[in-house]
Amino acid sequence: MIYTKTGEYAIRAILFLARQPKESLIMSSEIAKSEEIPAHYLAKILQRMAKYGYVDSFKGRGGGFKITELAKKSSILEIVERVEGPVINLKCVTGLKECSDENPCPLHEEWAELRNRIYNLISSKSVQEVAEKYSETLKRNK
Amino acid sequence: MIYTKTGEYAIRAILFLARQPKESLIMSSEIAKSEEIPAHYLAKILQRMAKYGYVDSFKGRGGGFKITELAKKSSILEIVERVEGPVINLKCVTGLKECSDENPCPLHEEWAELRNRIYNLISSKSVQEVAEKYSETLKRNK
DNA sequence: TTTAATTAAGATATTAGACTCCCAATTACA
DNA sequence: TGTAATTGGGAGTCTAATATCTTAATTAAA
Repeated sequence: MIYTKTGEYAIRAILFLARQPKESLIMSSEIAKSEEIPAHYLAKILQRMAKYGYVDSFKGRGGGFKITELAKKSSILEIVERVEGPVINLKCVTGLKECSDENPCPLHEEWAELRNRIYNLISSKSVQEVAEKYSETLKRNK
Repeated sequence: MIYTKTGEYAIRAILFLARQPKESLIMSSEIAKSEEIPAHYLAKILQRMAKYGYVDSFKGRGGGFKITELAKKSSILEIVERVEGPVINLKCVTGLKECSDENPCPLHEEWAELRNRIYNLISSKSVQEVAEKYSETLKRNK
């Protein structure tokens, strides 16, 4: 995996929220149950996402979370990076100390290309696009 | 990065040894210094690699390590996996609970392809090949 | 034979990530 | 008005990876 559990949970939560009917409020515990994420841990992540404006939160009875327009338009990469910091490591697969563009290790260019493609894969589609396509797949296979 | 520091150190150490003149013994501390790896930690890794037959170790004054034929013929992936366990995570980039070949998330196939290419990149060349090409680059840029 | 240099091995320390627990603040509803 | 249900936030625990320290075993050389 490219990112840590924290990032993975964030993605799963935001994609889950993106699949819900518009304006409906979903409790943290409900997301945790559906996506099998440790409840208290997820609560923290949602808290952070609320601060960054990716979800709106509502306290008290009947409260919960819903996804914001900002999050819908954002890429998976953007959200993960806000939640857990830089994701893509610029170092080469060999990890060689001296490996650089000037002094490339034998895997340097191939790795640079793959790294770019990974980067594109998780940054070129919006959360909304990903969520919609996923909903279709789920529906088709039901 | 695909693997942990432990795996990275292992690779850097084995590629360092692969670049040395044949039969020369290199001390753990020398590798640590050249490659900027914590000395005691590297010692452990070399110990493990000795057990797996990737390096021969010689105790006492004048002792040190040298790479074995086995290691030269092995791929980077093989060595890392022995030192730190499985490297490639089969889960999808989205981390979605329900993502599978039957129920693919929108990034599933693209990710599977990239995963394969990463796998190939670090498993299709031997340590010796990688080391030789790297030596040439270093020489050319000196 | 002693000393110094090296790896082997085990114990301990540090750190970061993952996870849990508790209580405060807020809100809806009885 | 009070009680239950929710998020907010702080503190603490657990675990694995990383890193360090110490001593033992081995070997070469003085």
